[in-house]
Amino acid sequence: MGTNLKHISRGVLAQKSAVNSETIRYYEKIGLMPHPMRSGGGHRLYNDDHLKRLVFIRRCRELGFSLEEIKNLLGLVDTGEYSCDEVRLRTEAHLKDVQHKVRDLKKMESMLKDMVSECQNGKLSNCPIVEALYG
Amino acid sequence: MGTNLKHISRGVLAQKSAVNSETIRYYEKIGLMPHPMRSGGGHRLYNDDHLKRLVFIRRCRELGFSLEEIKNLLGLVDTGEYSCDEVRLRTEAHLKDVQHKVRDLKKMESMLKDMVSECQNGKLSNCPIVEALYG
DNA sequence: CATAAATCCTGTAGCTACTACAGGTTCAAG
DNA sequence: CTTGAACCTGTAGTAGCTACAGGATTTATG
Repeated sequence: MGTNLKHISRGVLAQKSAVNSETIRYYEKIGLMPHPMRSGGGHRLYNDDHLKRLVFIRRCRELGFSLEEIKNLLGLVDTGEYSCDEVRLRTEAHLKDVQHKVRDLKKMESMLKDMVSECQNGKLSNCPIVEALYG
Repeated sequence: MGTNLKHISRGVLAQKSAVNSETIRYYEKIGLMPHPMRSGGGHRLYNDDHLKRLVFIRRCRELGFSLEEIKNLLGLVDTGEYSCDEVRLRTEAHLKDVQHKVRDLKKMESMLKDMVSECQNGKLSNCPIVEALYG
Protein backbone atom coordinates (compact mmCIF):
# COMPACT_ATOMS: atom_id res chain seq x y z
CA MET A 1 0.00 0.00 0.00
CA GLY A 2 1.36 3.42 -0.95
CA THR A 3 1.31 6.47 1.26
CA ASN A 4 -1.65 8.65 0.50
CA LEU A 5 0.35 11.75 1.32
CA LYS A 6 -0.15 13.73 -1.85
CA HIS A 7 1.86 16.88 -1.57
CA ILE A 8 0.98 20.00 -3.43
CA SER A 9 2.98 23.13 -4.07
CA ARG A 10 2.16 26.59 -2.85
CA GLY A 11 0.94 27.59 -6.31
CA VAL A 12 -1.47 24.67 -6.47
CA LEU A 13 -2.66 25.34 -2.94
CA ALA A 14 -3.28 28.92 -3.96
CA GLN A 15 -5.42 27.83 -6.88
CA LYS A 16 -7.39 25.26 -4.92
CA SER A 17 -8.04 27.57 -2.00
CA ALA A 18 -8.55 30.74 -4.01
CA VAL A 19 -6.03 32.50 -1.80
CA ASN A 20 -3.14 34.43 -3.30
CA SER A 21 0.11 32.50 -3.04
CA GLU A 22 1.96 35.40 -1.43
CA THR A 23 -0.83 35.61 1.10
CA ILE A 24 -0.25 31.97 2.01
CA ARG A 25 3.34 32.80 2.85
CA TYR A 26 2.12 35.74 4.87
CA TYR A 27 -0.32 33.60 6.84
CA GLU A 28 2.51 31.25 7.67
CA LYS A 29 4.67 34.13 8.81
CA ILE A 30 2.04 35.44 11.22
CA GLY A 31 1.28 31.97 12.55
CA LEU A 32 -2.13 31.50 11.00
CA MET A 33 -0.94 28.63 8.85
CA PRO A 34 1.54 26.06 10.18
CA HIS A 35 5.01 25.62 8.75
CA PRO A 36 4.60 22.92 6.11
CA MET A 37 7.11 20.23 5.25
CA ARG A 38 9.79 21.13 2.77
CA SER A 39 11.21 19.35 -0.22
CA GLY A 40 14.93 18.65 -0.43
CA GLY A 41 15.37 21.91 -2.26
CA GLY A 42 13.35 23.89 0.26
CA HIS A 43 10.00 24.15 -1.48
CA ARG A 44 6.91 24.04 0.69
CA LEU A 45 4.85 20.84 0.54
CA TYR A 46 1.19 21.12 1.48
CA ASN A 47 -1.52 18.54 1.99
CA ASP A 48 -5.29 18.45 2.29
CA ASP A 49 -5.30 19.64 5.90
CA HIS A 50 -3.58 22.80 4.83
CA LEU A 51 -6.14 23.27 2.10
CA LYS A 52 -9.02 22.80 4.52
CA ARG A 53 -7.58 25.26 6.99
CA LEU A 54 -6.86 27.83 4.32
CA VAL A 55 -10.38 27.61 2.93
CA PHE A 56 -11.69 28.10 6.46
CA ILE A 57 -9.60 31.22 6.75
CA ARG A 58 -10.80 32.53 3.41
CA ARG A 59 -14.45 31.95 4.30
CA CYS A 60 -14.02 33.73 7.61
CA ARG A 61 -12.36 36.63 5.83
CA GLU A 62 -15.29 36.78 3.42
CA LEU A 63 -17.54 37.08 6.44
CA GLY A 64 -15.45 39.98 7.64
CA PHE A 65 -13.62 38.32 10.51
CA SER A 66 -10.24 39.90 11.22
CA LEU A 67 -7.14 37.75 11.14
CA GLU A 68 -6.99 38.09 14.90
CA GLU A 69 -10.52 36.77 15.28
CA ILE A 70 -9.73 33.93 12.91
CA LYS A 71 -6.61 33.10 14.86
CA ASN A 72 -8.74 32.81 17.97
CA LEU A 73 -11.34 30.66 16.25
CA LEU A 74 -8.63 28.40 14.87
CA GLY A 75 -7.10 28.26 18.32
CA LEU A 76 -10.35 26.82 19.60
CA VAL A 77 -10.61 24.37 16.75
CA ASP A 78 -6.95 23.37 17.06
CA THR A 79 -7.22 22.38 20.69
CA GLY A 80 -10.37 20.47 19.83
CA GLU A 81 -11.75 21.88 23.04
CA TYR A 82 -14.00 24.40 21.46
CA SER A 83 -17.55 24.46 22.64
CA CYS A 84 -20.36 25.39 20.39
CA ASP A 85 -21.23 28.18 22.82
CA GLU A 86 -17.81 29.69 22.57
CA VAL A 87 -17.86 29.76 18.78
CA ARG A 88 -21.40 31.09 18.78
CA LEU A 89 -20.49 33.87 21.21
CA ARG A 90 -17.62 34.98 19.02
CA THR A 91 -19.77 34.86 15.95
CA GLU A 92 -22.46 36.88 17.68
CA ALA A 93 -19.90 39.45 18.76
CA HIS A 94 -18.72 39.75 15.21
CA LEU A 95 -22.32 40.00 14.02
CA LYS A 96 -22.77 42.98 16.32
CA ASP A 97 -19.73 44.65 14.77
CA VAL A 98 -21.11 44.08 11.32
CA GLN A 99 -24.51 45.46 12.28
CA HIS A 100 -22.84 48.50 13.73
CA LYS A 101 -20.94 49.06 10.51
CA VAL A 102 -24.16 48.73 8.53
CA ARG A 103 -25.80 51.38 10.69
CA ASP A 104 -22.88 53.75 10.22
CA LEU A 105 -22.81 53.26 6.49
CA LYS A 106 -26.56 53.77 6.23
CA LYS A 107 -26.17 57.06 8.05
CA MET A 108 -23.44 58.03 5.60
CA GLU A 109 -25.64 56.95 2.74
CA SER A 110 -28.56 59.10 3.75
CA MET A 111 -26.36 62.13 4.31
CA LEU A 112 -24.78 61.71 0.91
CA LYS A 113 -28.20 61.24 -0.65
CA ASP A 114 -29.49 64.38 1.00
CA MET A 115 -26.55 66.37 -0.23
CA VAL A 116 -26.88 65.07 -3.76
CA SER A 117 -30.60 65.73 -3.96
CA GLU A 118 -30.20 69.21 -2.56
CA CYS A 119 -27.52 69.79 -5.14
CA GLN A 120 -29.83 68.80 -7.95
CA ASN A 121 -32.31 71.40 -6.79
CA GLY A 122 -29.50 73.92 -6.53
CA LYS A 123 -29.45 77.08 -8.53
CA LEU A 124 -26.39 78.65 -10.06
CA SER A 125 -25.24 79.73 -6.64
CA ASN A 126 -22.43 78.02 -4.80
CA CYS A 127 -22.42 74.27 -4.69
CA PRO A 128 -24.51 73.16 -1.73
CA ILE A 129 -22.30 70.15 -1.14
CA VAL A 130 -19.23 72.27 -0.78
CA GLU A 131 -21.22 74.70 1.34
CA ALA A 132 -22.40 71.91 3.59
CA LEU A 133 -18.93 70.60 4.18
CA TYR A 134 -16.80 73.67 3.87
CA GLY A 135 -18.98 76.52 5.08
CA MET B 1 -4.30 99.16 13.41
CA GLY B 2 -3.18 95.69 14.43
CA THR B 3 -3.02 92.71 12.14
CA ASN B 4 -5.92 90.40 12.67
CA LEU B 5 -3.74 87.40 11.89
CA LYS B 6 -4.34 85.32 14.94
CA HIS B 7 -2.03 82.39 14.78
CA ILE B 8 -2.77 79.19 16.56
CA SER B 9 -0.51 76.28 17.33
CA ARG B 10 -0.92 72.76 16.05
CA GLY B 11 -2.30 71.61 19.37
CA VAL B 12 -4.96 74.28 19.37
CA LEU B 13 -5.82 73.54 15.75
CA ALA B 14 -6.16 69.90 16.71
CA GLN B 15 -8.62 70.77 19.46
CA LYS B 16 -10.67 73.15 17.35
CA SER B 17 -10.86 70.81 14.38
CA ALA B 18 -11.21 67.59 16.35
CA VAL B 19 -8.37 66.11 14.34
CA ASN B 20 -5.42 64.46 16.06
CA SER B 21 -2.37 66.70 16.04
CA GLU B 22 -0.15 64.01 14.58
CA THR B 23 -2.68 63.54 11.82
CA ILE B 24 -2.39 67.23 10.97
CA ARG B 25 1.31 66.77 10.43
CA TYR B 26 0.54 63.73 8.32
CA TYR B 27 -1.93 65.66 6.17
CA GLU B 28 0.71 68.28 5.56
CA LYS B 29 3.22 65.63 4.58
CA ILE B 30 0.93 64.10 1.97
CA GLY B 31 -0.05 67.46 0.59
CA LEU B 32 -3.61 67.62 1.86
CA MET B 33 -2.87 70.56 4.12
CA PRO B 34 -0.57 73.39 2.99
CA HIS B 35 2.72 74.15 4.69
CA PRO B 36 1.85 76.75 7.32
CA MET B 37 3.99 79.67 8.40
CA ARG B 38 6.56 79.03 11.09
CA SER B 39 7.55 80.89 14.20
CA GLY B 40 11.14 81.98 14.75
CA GLY B 41 11.74 78.73 16.59
CA GLY B 42 10.19 76.60 13.87
CA HIS B 43 6.73 75.98 15.30
CA ARG B 44 3.82 75.81 12.87
CA LEU B 45 1.45 78.77 12.89
CA TYR B 46 -2.05 78.16 11.66
CA ASN B 47 -4.97 80.45 10.92
CA ASP B 48 -8.70 80.19 10.33
CA ASP B 49 -8.30 79.04 6.74
CA HIS B 50 -6.37 76.04 7.93
CA LEU B 51 -9.09 75.31 10.45
CA LYS B 52 -11.80 75.52 7.82
CA ARG B 53 -9.94 73.24 5.46
CA LEU B 54 -9.19 70.73 8.17
CA VAL B 55 -12.80 70.57 9.28
CA PHE B 56 -13.79 70.01 5.66
CA ILE B 57 -11.38 67.10 5.52
CA ARG B 58 -12.71 65.66 8.75
CA ARG B 59 -16.30 65.87 7.60
CA CYS B 60 -15.46 64.20 4.32
CA ARG B 61 -13.65 61.45 6.22
CA GLU B 62 -16.72 60.99 8.39
CA LEU B 63 -18.69 60.47 5.22
CA GLY B 64 -16.23 57.82 4.18
CA PHE B 65 -14.37 59.69 1.45
CA SER B 66 -10.82 58.48 0.97
CA LEU B 67 -7.95 60.92 1.30
CA GLU B 68 -7.46 60.62 -2.44
CA GLU B 69 -11.09 61.60 -3.07
CA ILE B 70 -10.76 64.48 -0.65
CA LYS B 71 -7.60 65.61 -2.34
CA ASN B 72 -9.50 65.74 -5.60
CA LEU B 73 -12.42 67.61 -4.08
CA LEU B 74 -10.07 70.09 -2.49
CA GLY B 75 -8.31 70.42 -5.81
CA LEU B 76 -11.58 71.54 -7.34
CA VAL B 77 -12.30 73.92 -4.51
CA ASP B 78 -8.74 75.27 -4.54
CA THR B 79 -8.83 76.28 -8.16
CA GLY B 80 -12.22 77.86 -7.56
CA GLU B 81 -13.21 76.36 -10.88
CA TYR B 82 -15.31 73.62 -9.48
CA SER B 83 -18.75 73.21 -10.91
CA CYS B 84 -21.62 71.97 -8.86
CA ASP B 85 -22.03 69.15 -11.36
CA GLU B 86 -18.50 67.97 -10.84
CA VAL B 87 -18.83 67.86 -7.09
CA ARG B 88 -22.21 66.18 -7.34
CA LEU B 89 -20.85 63.53 -9.70
CA ARG B 90 -18.06 62.67 -7.29
CA THR B 91 -20.45 62.55 -4.39
CA GLU B 92 -22.77 60.28 -6.33
CA ALA B 93 -19.90 57.99 -7.23
CA HIS B 94 -18.97 57.80 -3.60
CA LEU B 95 -22.58 57.17 -2.68
CA LYS B 96 -22.57 54.17 -5.01
CA ASP B 97 -19.50 52.81 -3.23
CA VAL B 98 -21.17 53.22 0.12
CA GLN B 99 -24.33 51.50 -1.08
CA HIS B 100 -22.26 48.66 -2.39
CA LYS B 101 -20.56 48.27 0.96
CA VAL B 102 -23.92 48.26 2.71
CA ARG B 103 -25.14 45.47 0.43
CA ASP B 104 -22.03 43.39 1.13
CA LEU B 105 -22.28 43.89 4.85
CA LYS B 106 -25.97 42.99 4.84
CA LYS B 107 -25.11 39.77 3.08
CA MET B 108 -22.50 39.06 5.74
CA GLU B 109 -24.98 39.93 8.41
CA SER B 110 -27.60 37.49 7.19
CA MET B 111 -25.06 34.70 6.84
CA LEU B 112 -23.78 35.27 10.33
CA LYS B 113 -27.34 35.40 11.63
CA ASP B 114 -28.17 32.14 9.91
CA MET B 115 -25.15 30.46 11.39
CA VAL B 116 -25.87 31.73 14.86
CA SER B 117 -29.51 30.69 14.78
CA GLU B 118 -28.66 27.27 13.45
CA CYS B 119 -26.14 26.96 16.23
CA GLN B 120 -28.75 27.72 18.83
CA ASN B 121 -30.86 24.89 17.50
CA GLY B 122 -27.82 22.65 17.45
CA LYS B 123 -27.63 19.49 19.44
CA LEU B 124 -24.59 18.23 21.24
CA SER B 125 -23.03 17.29 17.93
CA ASN B 126 -20.22 19.29 16.37
CA CYS B 127 -20.60 23.02 16.22
CA PRO B 128 -22.57 23.89 13.10
CA ILE B 129 -20.63 27.12 12.66
CA VAL B 130 -17.36 25.32 12.52
CA GLU B 131 -18.92 22.70 10.29
CA ALA B 132 -20.23 25.34 7.94
CA LEU B 133 -16.88 27.00 7.59
CA TYR B 134 -14.49 24.15 8.07
CA GLY B 135 -16.30 21.08 6.70
C1' DC C 1 14.09 87.06 35.11
C1' DA C 2 14.76 82.16 35.88
C1' DT C 3 13.18 77.84 35.76
C1' DA C 4 9.90 74.14 35.11
C1' DA C 5 6.40 72.11 32.51
C1' DA C 6 4.01 71.84 28.47
C1' DT C 7 4.11 71.75 23.85
C1' DC C 8 6.42 71.56 19.77
C1' DC C 9 10.09 69.79 16.32
C1' DT C 10 11.98 65.79 13.18
C1' DG C 11 12.26 61.34 11.65
C1' DT C 12 11.03 56.76 12.05
C1' DA C 13 8.47 52.58 13.32
C1' DG C 14 4.21 50.45 14.19
C1' DC C 15 -0.67 48.96 12.99
C1' DT C 16 -3.97 45.58 9.29
C1' DA C 17 -3.98 42.59 5.55
C1' DC C 18 -1.98 42.10 2.00
C1' DT C 19 0.75 42.59 -2.59
C1' DA C 20 4.84 43.15 -5.34
C1' DC C 21 9.08 43.23 -6.30
C1' DA C 22 14.60 41.72 -6.77
C1' DG C 23 17.88 38.43 -7.19
C1' DG C 24 18.71 33.80 -6.82
C1' DT C 25 17.42 28.49 -6.65
C1' DT C 26 14.80 24.35 -7.73
C1' DC C 27 11.63 21.72 -10.15
C1' DA C 28 9.11 19.62 -14.16
C1' DA C 29 8.59 19.04 -19.04
C1' DG C 30 10.40 17.92 -23.30
C1' DC D 1 20.16 18.24 -20.36
C1' DT D 2 18.28 22.37 -21.15
C1' DT D 3 14.83 25.66 -20.63
C1' DG D 4 11.26 28.02 -18.43
C1' DA D 5 8.06 28.07 -14.86
C1' DA D 6 7.55 28.09 -10.29
C1' DC D 7 9.61 28.53 -6.11
C1' DC D 8 12.84 30.64 -2.34
C1' DT D 9 14.13 34.81 0.91
C1' DG D 10 13.78 39.28 2.50
C1' DT D 11 12.18 43.76 1.97
C1' DA D 12 9.25 47.61 0.64
C1' DG D 13 4.99 49.39 -0.69
C1' DT D 14 -0.30 50.29 -0.08
C1' DA D 15 -4.09 53.50 3.34
C1' DG D 16 -4.61 56.27 7.11
C1' DC D 17 -3.19 57.09 10.65
C1' DT D 18 -0.76 56.73 15.66
C1' DA D 19 3.09 56.61 18.72
C1' DC D 20 7.26 56.93 20.03
C1' DA D 21 12.54 58.95 20.91
C1' DG D 22 15.37 62.60 21.71
C1' DG D 23 15.78 67.23 21.50
C1' DA D 24 14.26 72.39 20.94
C1' DT D 25 10.97 75.99 22.02
C1' DT D 26 7.31 78.21 24.21
C1' DT D 27 4.46 79.36 28.10
C1' DA D 28 3.34 79.62 32.87
C1' DT D 29 4.72 80.25 37.42
C1' DG D 30 7.53 81.91 41.32
